[in-house]
Amino acid sequence: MSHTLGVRQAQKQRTRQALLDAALGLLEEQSLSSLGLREVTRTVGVAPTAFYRHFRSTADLGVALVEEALGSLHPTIRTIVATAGDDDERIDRAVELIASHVAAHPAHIRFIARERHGGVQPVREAIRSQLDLFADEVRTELAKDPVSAGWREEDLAMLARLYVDQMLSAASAFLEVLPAPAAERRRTAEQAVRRLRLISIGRRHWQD
Amino acid sequence: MSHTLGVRQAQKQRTRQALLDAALGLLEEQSLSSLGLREVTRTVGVAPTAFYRHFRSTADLGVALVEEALGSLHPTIRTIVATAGDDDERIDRAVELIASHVAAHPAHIRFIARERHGGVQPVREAIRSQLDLFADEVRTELAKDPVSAGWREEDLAMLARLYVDQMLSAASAFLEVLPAPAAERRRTAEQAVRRLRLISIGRRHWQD
DNA sequence: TGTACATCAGTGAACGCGCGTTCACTGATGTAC
DNA sequence: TGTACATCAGTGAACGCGCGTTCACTGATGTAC
Repeated sequence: MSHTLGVRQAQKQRTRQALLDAALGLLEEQSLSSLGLREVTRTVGVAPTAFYRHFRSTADLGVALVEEALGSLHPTIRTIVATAGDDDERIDRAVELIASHVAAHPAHIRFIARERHGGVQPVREAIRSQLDLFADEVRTELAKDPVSAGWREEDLAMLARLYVDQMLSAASAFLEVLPAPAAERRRTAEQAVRRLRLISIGRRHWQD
Repeated sequence: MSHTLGVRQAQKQRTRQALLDAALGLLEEQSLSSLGLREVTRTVGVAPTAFYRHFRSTADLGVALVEEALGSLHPTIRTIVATAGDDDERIDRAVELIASHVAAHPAHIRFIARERHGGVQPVREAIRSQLDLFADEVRTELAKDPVSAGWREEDLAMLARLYVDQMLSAASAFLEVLPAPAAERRRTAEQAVRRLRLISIGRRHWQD
């Protein structure tokens, strides 16, 4: 039997989620460092003071948004890297997966891209630590691949980070063409594919 | 004979530069979308209203900062790409050049990294158009290189963008370790070198 | 060179406004017996 | 099941403050003659 939350707890969680959703929406047009607590509560329709029942500050809310945006992505990333098939097939699938994730969660991706180098330190650190986790997971998968047999640790780590950066870069590129016609979105996908191909070629000849 | 500005014009330019410098300093700790016009004038020591003699808004000032940060970098970029020597020598020199530029102008680089995906549209667009120019200049240099002989236009463009992105990524990585001991800064440089090597290997085998 | 007028960078007072935070509160939900 | 008390998510008034923008101004610099 699943643990049922009390009515009070459930309502609290709903309000908290509404605050997160409202903030994410407002952050499409501005940075976290200029997001006002009153803006958020006004959007949700609660009193400004209600904010403090859930978050200490907008920076605190930002850290929660990082968790929401990236926390559930770890299995997806593993799948992208570990998927079977030859290089070109894997790359095509990876790019498709990225494109569909961006289409499904544009605001989350925009938030991460924006705040990765943004003006709020705890949020930058939260993003960095999630990306470090991604890189580590990718590294683990790459290590299993025969292509990387005999690689030095730091070369594996470099390649893993490069892949993580490329995924984020591709996601951000998709974001910019989200409203564009399908033809232009396809061009963006092709560019991402080409990049990953070049990297994968470099990978295969790394030990030459 | 050089054209000498009148006293009035010269003083106006000095105030304008002081506003830009003050803003750049304040932007080390926050994003442009939260920068206040009064903060800037207070730092410079002029009346808030003086701001309007130079800029319409902080967004307008931001666009001027983009020009200041990237406008003078075009020859440097060309040099990095066009420099002689074998691949490894060129990569080492490029990474050294990036490291020293970041050390000389950290606030400018931080501003670009932060506002590239930041909350102020005209500034994002100004950065994007400068980076597009860089990519085009790099593409022109790459086209001259025998290694790229017979490449398709879009493959050349892809490689050029990849290089520009890597330069910015390396610059941003140096920024994060600026206060760190020399050993860690060297590790950052080595990681950038490794990445560029892998890309250059992929480039040499692209047509296989 | 001197004079009379025009320009305009920077001033300072004033405005209405929304901000973050505090506080004591209310009333529905939870708990102990 | 019923009662008495505790908890605590959300309220609403109040605060002092800094914000962006307007306006008429001043006085040094520039220009025409």
